[in-house]
Parts: sequence; structure tokens; C-alpha cells
Amino acid sequence: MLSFTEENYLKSIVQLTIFESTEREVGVNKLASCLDVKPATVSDMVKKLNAKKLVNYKKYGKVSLTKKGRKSGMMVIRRHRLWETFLQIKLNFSWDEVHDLAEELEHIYSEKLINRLDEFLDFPSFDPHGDAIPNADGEIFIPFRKLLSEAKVGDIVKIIAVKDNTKEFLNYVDKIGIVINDKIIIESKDNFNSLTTINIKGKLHVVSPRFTDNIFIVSPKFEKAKD
Amino acid sequence: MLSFTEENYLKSIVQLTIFESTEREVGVNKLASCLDVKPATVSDMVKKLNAKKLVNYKKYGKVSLTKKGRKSGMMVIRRHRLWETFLQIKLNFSWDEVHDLAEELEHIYSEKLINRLDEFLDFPSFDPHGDAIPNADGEIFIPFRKLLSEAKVGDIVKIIAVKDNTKEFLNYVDKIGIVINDKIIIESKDNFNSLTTINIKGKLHVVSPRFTDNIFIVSPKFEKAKD
DNA sequence: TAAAAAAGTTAGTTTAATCTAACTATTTTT
DNA sequence: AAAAATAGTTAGATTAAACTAACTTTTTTA
Repeated sequence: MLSFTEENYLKSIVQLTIFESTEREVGVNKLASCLDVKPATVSDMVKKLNAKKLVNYKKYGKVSLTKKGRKSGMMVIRRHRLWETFLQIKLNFSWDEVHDLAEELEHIYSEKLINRLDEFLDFPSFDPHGDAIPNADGEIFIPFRKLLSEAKVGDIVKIIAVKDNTKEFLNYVDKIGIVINDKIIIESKDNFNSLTTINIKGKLHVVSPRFTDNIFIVSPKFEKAKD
Repeated sequence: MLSFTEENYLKSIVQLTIFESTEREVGVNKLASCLDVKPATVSDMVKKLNAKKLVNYKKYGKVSLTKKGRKSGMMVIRRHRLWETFLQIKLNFSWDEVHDLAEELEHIYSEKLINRLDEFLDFPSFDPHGDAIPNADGEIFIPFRKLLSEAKVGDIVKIIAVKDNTKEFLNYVDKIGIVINDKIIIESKDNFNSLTTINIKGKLHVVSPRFTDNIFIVSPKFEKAKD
């Protein structure tokens, strides 16, 4: 049985070493700032997680997940994303409201509960933010994706997920009227000011990197690569 | 903001002083055994709850709820019973499985969440065990009810709730095929052996006080009193 | 490559909630 | 009303997860 806190550590390590980086290990300081605690606290905790065979760690070394730790962390993320989906689809919460609630719901541990919830939601593959939901074995398919900022002028791309889940960001996304799976045309780029003009459903918007660095897309190349 | 633990104390005090007794105060020892902790622990905690104006308490005195404490405790019970209803109605859990999960879900604090859940379930008045669900203001209507053991031979009574929520009890109730709102006829009583013969849907069952002391009923008298 | 900066660790403290053991107050019984 | 039983309190210890401050190791840079 893992504590609430241990689960949060594993979740953060999964995020830092699987979802947000190709590096499969992370330093104590980075982990501390992700969890919003001091490095000293992390030092102690990773020792404990190492003793429980959830992470690999040696003094002054980096932290990486064992198979067991990876699975536990993935299950926390599975629960989080399924609850987010429930809150949005069944209880009509908006997508900027679901994160904080899911942060609490994710720690309720019961395989049966989460699998029933999965079934109740019709086995969704993606949550409302477009992020993939790990399956009951803790496995996940991470689709090939790029940032909107990597798209070229003239590209027609599809929004598949948002990277920034803060309320401000999601509110802006709502305001300009985008939903997951919408098409965007890259009309032009102003490299001097780092601005991009995009066309969404016929309307033009001028956006900065604050936007383009936080939208995941699939580009035509990838769509082609599939057939 | 109340801690998980403080909420459990308030919930137990509500149960002991509102649902399970007409006494509006409870002693430290009784509260301790209800919470499965030592009296010394309760002594400390009620001091803390008193300082927070959630209970009334003086050294060597009994514990009672303030208005604020009563409302907080009621809200925990509201959340518990709504989640139980959700698990049983929407996720198809059996009624002996829902309690432990609801015990965790009840501590997720968000008025919006719980009111949305209430709406999603169509504003139920009773949970699957037949217990009344407090409303959004923490108020509750406790119907007049008796124990099955108080019924007289010849009475035709209606089961409205179960008192004992342990798995063993609920399994037995399932086994003999009763559901909430079923009618029971009291066929005979054997006072020497403390046994009661009851008729449920045409079938006779001989039951001991272990059963009759844990089933809540409304008797014909009460039904009459209403018109 | 030596000094400076960054990263990480250790030791000792804090807080909430629990415990045990010993003590005190209140209630019940004879 | 005194003795016994029950109920309740206090003091001191424990555990998990955090902290600060001081220290050490590793990495970077000039």
C-alpha cells in the first residue's frame, strides 16, 4: 500500500521521465520543483522509494523508475485521467475545473472502482485535454505529436492535446473557440515578433509562443506516414 | 478547512448523537470505540475541535456538536451517502461493497462536485441502505421508524432501512431476497428462544435478534398516522 | 585546472495524529 | 459513605512528511 504522498512522487517521476522528456531519469532538484517541496525532502523520499523497489537511486545519482514504480505511477495517472473524463462528460464540469478535483480522486485506490468507471465511460482512450489514458495494465500509447510552434506556414494541422493545463490557458483556448480535433491552418509567421497567424474555422488569430508552445498537433506528414 | 481526521470525528459524533440516539451528547470512551482509537487520542482531538468551535466540550464533560460542527458532520454523511448511491446505481456495485469506497470518497471536499453528483443521481432522498441523505444545507428528514424486533405478531410492516452495514449482514439480507420497501408479515414469535418467523413474498424465515435488531421498518400505525 | 556555481545530503526541528502508562475524577455498588 | 469500577486526562514517545541550515559532492566556467 502506497501513501498519498508516495503516489504523488511516482506520478511526478512518470510525468518527468516518460511524458515530458526522452530522458528516463531525473534529478532531485527538478523533481523537488515539480512537487513543490524542498530538495532535502526529495532526498529522503527517494531513499524510501528505493528501499521499496519503486525507483532506482544511488547517493548523488539520478532517479529512475523500476517496473513496479512505473506501473504504480501510471495507475495514478490512469485514475486521474478517468476521473477528469467522468467530471467533464457526466457531471458537465468545464475542462479548466476538472484538474484539481481529479488530483484528489486519483488517490482512491480500488482496481474494481477504476475499472468500473472505465467501463461506465465506454473505455475512453483520451481524456478531455487530449492526453492518452493508460490501460488497466498501466500501458499507454503515446501518439506521435508535435507542438503547434513546429508547424510550417501553409500546414493544415489537427489539435490533439493541450500541454498547459492551467485555468488561464484553458480559458483562452475556450475563448477562441477551439476544441480537441479541430483543424488549424498556419496562415503566416512573423519571426521578428515570434507571432503566428492561424486560421480556425475561418477566423484569424494572431498568437504568441505562449500559445503555440502549448498546443500539441498532428501534422499532415504524420497523417500520411500512417497509410 | 478540516482534515480527513477531523471530518471523521465529526461524522462519528453526528452518528452517535443524532442518528443512533436521542442523547445529544456523547462521552469520550464511546466516541473512541466508535472511531477505533484510544480515549487519550479523543481527549486531545475534542480539545482541538472545541477550539475550532465545532464541538462543545469541557474537561471531564461530554461532547456535543455546535451548529457549525453539526453542519460539517452532516455534509460528510451527505457526501458518503451520495457516493454510495452513485456506486450502486451507476457503477453497479452491490450494496455490501459500497461502504468502504464511500468512506474514502466522502472526504473529497467540493460543494460544486457534490451538488453536481446529487443532480446526476436525480436528487435521491435515500441511499441504497435506506438511510436519508442530508440536503445541501446539511438538513435531514429522519422518518419515524422502528426496529423489526418491535413489531407484533400479525403486523404487516415495510422494510425501510438496514442498521448493520457489515458485509455479513448485507449478504444475509441479499440471500433471503429482501430489498428496501419490501413488505414483511410477522407470522409468529418464540419468546423462549428469541426467534421470529417472518413471511417475505410468501416464503417463511426463522430469524434471531441478530436480524430483527438490525432492520428498520415502518409499521401500519405510522402509515395510518400520516393520513 | 582551480574556483565558482549548482546539485544533493545530513542533522536536527516541526506538526498532526496516534500510542502507552500512569494518574485523576466521577459514578456505581455494597 | 467508603471502596471499587468506570471514565477521562496528562505526559512522553512514535511516525510520516515536511522544513531550515549547514555541509559535501559534482559540474561548469573562466
